[in-house]
Amino acid sequence: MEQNLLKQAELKTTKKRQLLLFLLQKQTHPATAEELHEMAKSILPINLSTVYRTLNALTEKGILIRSIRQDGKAYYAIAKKDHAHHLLCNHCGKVIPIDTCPLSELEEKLEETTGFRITGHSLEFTGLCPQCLKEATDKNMKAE
Amino acid sequence: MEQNLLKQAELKTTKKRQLLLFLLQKQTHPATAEELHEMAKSILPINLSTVYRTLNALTEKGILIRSIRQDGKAYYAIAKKDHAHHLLCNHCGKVIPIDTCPLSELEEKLEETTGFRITGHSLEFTGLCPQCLKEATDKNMKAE
DNA sequence: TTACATGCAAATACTTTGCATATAA
DNA sequence: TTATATGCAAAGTATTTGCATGTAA
Repeated sequence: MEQNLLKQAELKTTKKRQLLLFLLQKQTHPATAEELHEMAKSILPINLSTVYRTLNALTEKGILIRSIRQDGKAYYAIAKKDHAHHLLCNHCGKVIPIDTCPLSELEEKLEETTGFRITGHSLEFTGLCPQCLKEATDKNMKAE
Repeated sequence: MEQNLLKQAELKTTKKRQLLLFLLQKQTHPATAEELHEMAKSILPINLSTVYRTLNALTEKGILIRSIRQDGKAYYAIAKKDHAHHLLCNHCGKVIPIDTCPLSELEEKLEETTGFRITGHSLEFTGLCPQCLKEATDKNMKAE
């Protein structure tokens, strides 16, 4: 499994990379480089630089998602594509999907601060798509 | 105006703090400590530490909002309380307001990457409020 | 064999802090 | 006058990088 992901990313299969991917797959929440390093080095010797380099490589290949939280640290998780939001054009009704969801982190924080158990969310942006924006702009220019 | 905010925060009114608040009020987008320092020092001599200390103090007092972006830097803006989202309980219908909106930064990024002009958004979390969560948990425990 | 992975130490970027001096209240 | 603000230099934290060595393909 870890091997598939590494081949898919065109990265050499090494014990350390396999271990990091294995640990990431076990996590229920995103983890920091330092946390992963702590977990990994109790299993085999590994340098923190290697952890950072591996996480960067996997993030660049799209295998991982990195998000910087309000504590200023980077958190890593296996990328999953099962969640989507979209942009909705007020004028022509066009819908443009967004490939990331910025809310999981916020949800965790809200659960902590409010005691609310969050099970879902809805999020929609409205505005003008590039074409309608251009039309609107052209119209305004004529009107001037 | 800057003076009012400082008095409200129980901080001494100094030229440097007034200047930083003045600059923050002029911004259309959140700014970093370094950006504010660049702007400020062209007007009067000010140390970067002073900028950081001032921004921290004002953030702690709730005068400013700080958000850490994906570039790992802290961005500061005058706090405004004109925008709200809420948590909606699936069970009892209770509504709990959330006092921050995490989306302005995301909107900027989406505008850049999609060319979409975003003019608004809707966001709603659903789940169970603390009371309903407790009831649900109690019920499950009896059932076991 | 050879290009890529790793360890180690040093460097970087952003932010914080200790201490002496300056200034608002 | 006195508590707080500031400058300066040093330290802290998360992350990156150069270089020599190790290892998967």
